Amino acid sequence: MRLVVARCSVLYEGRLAASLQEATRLIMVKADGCVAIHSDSGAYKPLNWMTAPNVLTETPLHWTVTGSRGERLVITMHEVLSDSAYDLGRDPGLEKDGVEAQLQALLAERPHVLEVGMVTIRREYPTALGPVDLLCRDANGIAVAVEVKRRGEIDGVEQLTRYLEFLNRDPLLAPVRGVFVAQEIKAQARTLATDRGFLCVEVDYDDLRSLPSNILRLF
Amino acid sequence: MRLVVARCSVLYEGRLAASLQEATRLIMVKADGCVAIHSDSGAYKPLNWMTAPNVLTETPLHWTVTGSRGERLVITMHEVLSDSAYDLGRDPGLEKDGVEAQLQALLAERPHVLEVGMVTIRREYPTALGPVDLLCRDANGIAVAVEVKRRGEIDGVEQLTRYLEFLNRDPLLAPVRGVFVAQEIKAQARTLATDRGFLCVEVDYDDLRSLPSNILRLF
DNA sequence: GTGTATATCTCGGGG
DNA sequence: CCCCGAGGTATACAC
Repeated sequence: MRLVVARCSVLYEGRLAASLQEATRLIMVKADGCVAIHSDSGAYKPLNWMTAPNVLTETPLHWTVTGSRGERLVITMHEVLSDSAYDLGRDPGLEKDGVEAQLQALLAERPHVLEVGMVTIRREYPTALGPVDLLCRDANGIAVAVEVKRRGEIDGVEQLTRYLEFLNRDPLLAPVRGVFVAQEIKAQARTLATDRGFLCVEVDYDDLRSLPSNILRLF
Repeated sequence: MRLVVARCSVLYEGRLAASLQEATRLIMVKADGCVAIHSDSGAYKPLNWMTAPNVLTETPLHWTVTGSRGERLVITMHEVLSDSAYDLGRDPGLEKDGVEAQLQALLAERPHVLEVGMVTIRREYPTALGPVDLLCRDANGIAVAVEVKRRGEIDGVEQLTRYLEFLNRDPLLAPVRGVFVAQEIKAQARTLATDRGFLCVEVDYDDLRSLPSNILRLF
């Protein structure tokens, strides 16, 4: 990790063309070759950046960063205020809790929380439009497509609608019901989902985790 | 802009719960109060961050950053390797050269590339749901709503669907056809668009620019 | 403020 | 390698 504070101006040509007038900024060069130019405001997005892999060519006046697909970033250095480097080593990485993938996994093993008698057929059931989160079968043997979201919003309902439209054309599956599951379902999404005949289920992540898994019950 | 390089571990509780094991990282504190924690790899996204407005409480062992809606970031400092601050001043900001807007402008002047006999009625035709990129009329005098994207994905097809649903309620326009244009249309988006009866057109930006404009032909 | 559309999105997973 | 979906998306803009 190299940190350079400098008065500089910048030109970027690649996926678009953009430029920065002269000002004092932080230039961050990471060990993997990524370069980011930060001002003193704005949450985490840099003004300009280049993703690895890169080639950095350095002269006292100009830094030229060349990317893999014709992208180019040229930094003109007017005055370098600071230039330091640190070896940070490899990072163990972020550990997340409570994201959609975990919610999906928990539900796949506990489909009965959606409805009594529900059984999981498979996760990530493929369709021409992409994979359905869960494909289940209800107590009556009817196929059920389940869309899992952390926060249930309208686009999730649209997604489920698209899947069902296609699944219902498959004579081996049809008719297929829809279930919309989320930790929190927004009022507008619930209205739309209910209007389209989907069952809406709100689940609590911690409650779910504490429930026994159907998979374990088999033994 | 304050830059701290430190061996640290981190806890985040807010929109989700996440943690970072002990490692050496860069902690960036911007003048507006934003805090970002960077490892030595990855494009520009920090491992953890807090967006302004924030309150930063600092003790030798712990930094606690408290956000506006119950978000909290706790950094435990095991060893500070460097701690420096710079006054960068205000940044004049990034000047961009647009892409999608230019694509739309080029198509507005060359609607015949979409279909023989197509004529532009207007750009950014307003509806209650937002502006339709282009409203045209085909060789048979039928109204055509055109959605322009750099990359054609399913979201764009949904967008066009919503516009058409609305436009087709206007007796002065109905029936309205849909055309989905992009430099590249993804297979799934094409499947959905075709299924809904939309014409899909892929255009090349440079080819388009080299074609004569209909506007100029009028003179 | 809320909602919508965009992004040089980034990032991770699966084929 | 590309494709696809999710994100604590962030960010700009309209309402």
